[in-house]
Amino acid sequence: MTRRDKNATALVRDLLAWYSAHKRPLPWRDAPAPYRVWVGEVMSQQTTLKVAVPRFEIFVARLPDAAALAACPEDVLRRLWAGLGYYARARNLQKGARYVTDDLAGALPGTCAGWLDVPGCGPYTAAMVASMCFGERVPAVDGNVVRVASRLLGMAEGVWTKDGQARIREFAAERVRLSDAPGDFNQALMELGATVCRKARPACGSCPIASACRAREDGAADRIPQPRPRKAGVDTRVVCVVLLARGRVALARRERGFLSGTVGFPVVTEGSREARDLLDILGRIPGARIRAAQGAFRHTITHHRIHGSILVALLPARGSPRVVEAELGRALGVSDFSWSNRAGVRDALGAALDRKALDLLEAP
DNA sequence: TACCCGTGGGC
DNA sequence: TGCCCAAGGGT
Repeated sequence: MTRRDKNATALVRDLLAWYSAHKRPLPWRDAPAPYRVWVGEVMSQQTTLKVAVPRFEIFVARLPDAAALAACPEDVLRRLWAGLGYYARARNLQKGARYVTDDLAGALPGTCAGWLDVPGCGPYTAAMVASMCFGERVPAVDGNVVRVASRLLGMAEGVWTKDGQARIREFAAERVRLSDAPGDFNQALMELGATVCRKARPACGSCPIASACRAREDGAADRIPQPRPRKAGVDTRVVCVVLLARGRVALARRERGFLSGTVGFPVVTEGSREARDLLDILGRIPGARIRAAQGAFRHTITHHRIHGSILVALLPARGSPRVVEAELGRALGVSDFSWSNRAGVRDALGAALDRKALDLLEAP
């Protein structure tokens, strides 16, 4: 055994010992079942465990297996996903469940490679399921692991380059191979990153593998990894369209752009062709009355700072809204109109932006 | 490959 | 209040 192997073995051992003593409870962590790990990991992507865990419990209670998820109505799934954002993940999760029921006869894959074929399941999630549930020695590299590994390796630069990412991946792969508990090892690296090897003010004094850390040796732990280059913020002005007819409010599924796939008010970018088409269509409806609601709201989606206003269109009681629906649907990129009564609107809204718009609308 | 996608919580 | 951030994957 080379000295490097020996050091790597010691690191794996020390990390696992630390994990055993310090791991936080997670509902899919102990006695991990593939479905629960899959759902739990996808729900946790790009969000915080604090937000994801309570929703996980509700989700798996309502949809305990892939068959239930595959058969789940769209609005139920939407409610189960509320507050988690990135709605494409929920749709992909269900797509994955349908892949399992339709193409795999309901049997969840038993290998990392098999999980990679599941829609919405990428290298990270596949490795988590395979290592936790099947003991497969595959590295799961998430943001925490990138931070921990880049510090251990003392990567003062290049962390975010292709080569840097490959180096980190290889680092994790070499070590998970040495472990008899690869699932625990993967989770241990992440747990260390989340609780000790934090982005800000890393607690190197509490780190079980500090002696192997190049960044700490260099006194550079708080400078590694370098912040990833950030996209510049963009200001966007949008108009939420509130169609009213016979005391009901029109909601529809947005088919493109922001919030694609979610149900809510049709939204158009201010000054866009869609906005002009909207006014044109509304203007041709006999008896329709249009007004701008007072005030505005703010909402941020990724790097977009959205300034929202509201256009209220009161449609005449006579006449079917069907024609308007079809025309507006094409012009605004929405479909499946539904008309909610006042009490039911909020519950039917699929995105935080819609709720802010409704807040403004209902404001005194 | 670079860019896209939401939200709630912390500070 | 406003900004930053967090257990990625699709395209």
